[in-house]
Amino acid sequence: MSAQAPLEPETRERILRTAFQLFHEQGFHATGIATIVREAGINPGSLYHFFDSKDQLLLQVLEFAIGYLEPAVMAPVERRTSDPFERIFALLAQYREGMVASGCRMGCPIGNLALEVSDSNPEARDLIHRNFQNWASRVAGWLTEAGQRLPKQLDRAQLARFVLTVMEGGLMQARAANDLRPFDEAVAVLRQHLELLRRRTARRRSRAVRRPAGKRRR
Amino acid sequence: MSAQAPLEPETRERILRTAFQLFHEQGFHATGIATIVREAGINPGSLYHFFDSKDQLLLQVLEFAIGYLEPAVMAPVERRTSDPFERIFALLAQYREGMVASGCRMGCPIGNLALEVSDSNPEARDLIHRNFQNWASRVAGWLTEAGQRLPKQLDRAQLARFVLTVMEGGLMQARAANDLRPFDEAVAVLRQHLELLRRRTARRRSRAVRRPAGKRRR
DNA sequence: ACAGAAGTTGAGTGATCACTCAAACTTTTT
DNA sequence: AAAAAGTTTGAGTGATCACTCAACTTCTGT
Repeated sequence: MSAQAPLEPETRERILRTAFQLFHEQGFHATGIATIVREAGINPGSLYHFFDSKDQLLLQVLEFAIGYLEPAVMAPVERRTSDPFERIFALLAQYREGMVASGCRMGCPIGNLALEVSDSNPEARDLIHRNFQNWASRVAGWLTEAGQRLPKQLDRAQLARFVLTVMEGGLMQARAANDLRPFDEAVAVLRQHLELLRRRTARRRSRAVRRPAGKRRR
Repeated sequence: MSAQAPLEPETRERILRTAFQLFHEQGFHATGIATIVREAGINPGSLYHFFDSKDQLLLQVLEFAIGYLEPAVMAPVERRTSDPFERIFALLAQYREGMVASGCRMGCPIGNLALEVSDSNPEARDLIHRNFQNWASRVAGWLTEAGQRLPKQLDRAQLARFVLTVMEGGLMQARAANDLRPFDEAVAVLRQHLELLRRRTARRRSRAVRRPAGKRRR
């Protein structure tokens, strides 16, 4: 009786997943309700039983995406390695794999919607912003774990947002070029930047060790 | 007679400029032919006299954008300053001004189209790619002019593409946040990266001066 | 002055858009 | 077992989509 797992919490979630994927593949405006309905194997009325409008569906898809980040994106990355820096590049590599799998198409689902709908739909913009914030928070957490390998006064959250910046910009150029090189280059420059920050940290620390006394405070 | 300047090479170009602006403001799919025609003050038939289809119009708009880059974007920046590094940040500042003027909307016209249409329209993708290439070529030219202020073996073209990466990623996040801070932060990190490259260059050069003799080759 | 080309007009085309709803079916509650 | 609530059906709605075309006006060359 009570042991019955929710074997059919289907329809609503199937619509969300289908819409999420189609918005990712084709964009929001290019995806018609008819296509979503066909791909999800339901009828229009069912969709409108769960969602008031296409715009409402978009908002729910963006909320779905927030929940999707942890299990489908971050968890696999954190399982692969525990080193903070390696995690960052494993995360970028995972998006890269998505590009390879789709033949340099699609890119980041949130990034695409960010440019397509955030000007005309304030609620969607908010949710996109929250998606980005969650993403960057996770990366900032890793950078904080990196501790003394980075300059003490370095703003971890800012650098995390920069990682997102580089990823989104790199994905955009890779799609335009139909070639992953621009993305790989961007990641390489990011890696070099982190390396330069770390070297500077090491240099300063070794200097501090040589002169262990004073004049650090203020 | 021959002195008559083309006082009315209007319609075709007015359509292109109107479409360019509307695609920038609303995106390609969200902009109907009816809107373009109304804003340009013409009739549908006139548009289809010059352009075979909406997709063809998009391609011509993207070609128009290639010609637009030099006079409307690069020339003003180069007029403002002649220092290579300052030119880069003047260019970024110009896109920033566009965001301020539009209330954190719109972003980069080419970048928006890159994410919206490059998957489904190969010819458009090519033209978007060429737009990006031209943009990055100009920046790469500046970086080359920077000469010895950067490491000799540093790939100028790659760094120029990275500048584009940072700009596009920064604009995307600024639009999602409805706040220019993410963009400003990204530019600041880019500035810091260039600064680190320059410091490393200076350090190496001064070391080379101290030991002016050999072992540089190979 | 005149013909042909170039450009413009705007009502009209079928297709597709997001969306509706009364009726039927299924599950849950009592 | 009956009532209530939840879910699904799918043909159908008006609005808007990209696009057409025959008639008309304006340029251009001779």
